[in-house]
Amino acid sequence: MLKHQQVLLKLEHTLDLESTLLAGQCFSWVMQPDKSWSGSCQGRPTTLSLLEDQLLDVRGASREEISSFFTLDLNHDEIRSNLPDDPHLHLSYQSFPGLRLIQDSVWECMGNFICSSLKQVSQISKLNRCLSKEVATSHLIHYPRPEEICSAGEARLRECGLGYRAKFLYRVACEISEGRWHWDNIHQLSTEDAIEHLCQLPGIGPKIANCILLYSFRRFDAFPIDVWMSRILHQLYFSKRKKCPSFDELNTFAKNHFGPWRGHAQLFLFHGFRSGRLSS
DNA sequence: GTCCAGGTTCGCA
DNA sequence: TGCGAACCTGGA
Repeated sequence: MLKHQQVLLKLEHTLDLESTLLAGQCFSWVMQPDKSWSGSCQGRPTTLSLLEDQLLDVRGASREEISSFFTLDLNHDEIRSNLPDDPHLHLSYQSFPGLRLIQDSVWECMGNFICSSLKQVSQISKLNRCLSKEVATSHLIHYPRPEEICSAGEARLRECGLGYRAKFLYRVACEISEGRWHWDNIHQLSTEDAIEHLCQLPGIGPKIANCILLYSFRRFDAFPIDVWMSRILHQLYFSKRKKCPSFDELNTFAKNHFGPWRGHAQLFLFHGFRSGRLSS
């Protein structure tokens, strides 16, 4: 039995584990009866407990992995000063001072969001757990690597309840494991070109591409627009319009209104709205 | 039993 | 180019 390394991390700011881990950025985390959280931190099985307000007990991931996962290097005050003076954003930042943007491992993030279409957060988490348990071949439970998903086959993925998404996840896993597509060059591409590169893969459209870039490539100018984000922007910024503006119009609005940190704004609007703190 | 959900793809006008 | 239907499944 492998003994997990333990790290005690003194945090500079409060960290709201529940909001952060359940905000729809990552899907492997489960709260245990003792209020600790277990899940995958950049591909490594990890358990987290907040001992005090700003003291985090980490078992599994290293200090660097946790810091990167919770983007602890980002200075919220500086980010906020680069965002517009917006009452909705302000309210959400006030309500959730410990909400952090996550940086997950690229493959797990891709897999999760390929599974996300027409699924609720709880259902995506369920698929994540089933794949980790049933498809990964190692005795240690982990999110299956592309080659493991490719050798498992589409039918096996359907048994986990992926439905029509099984075909997409299977095909993307094979493209990657057989070397026909890779993400190494994404770091060199502009966000717009990176979206185009990701959309070459089956089952990945603009929404999922933006999620992957925001939640695993530190592209803070990525701005995923799903049905919730459309509703939120419509209600908060276009409330006089009867009909929701088009995707293109919302995208342009986000770019002009929120600027280069719009991905960060998106997280707070999304979580603020869904938790009932924001409304028009 | 029916409806709907955090999207993408495909076919048709 | 734009729009609507189809795709799986589980839960309300």
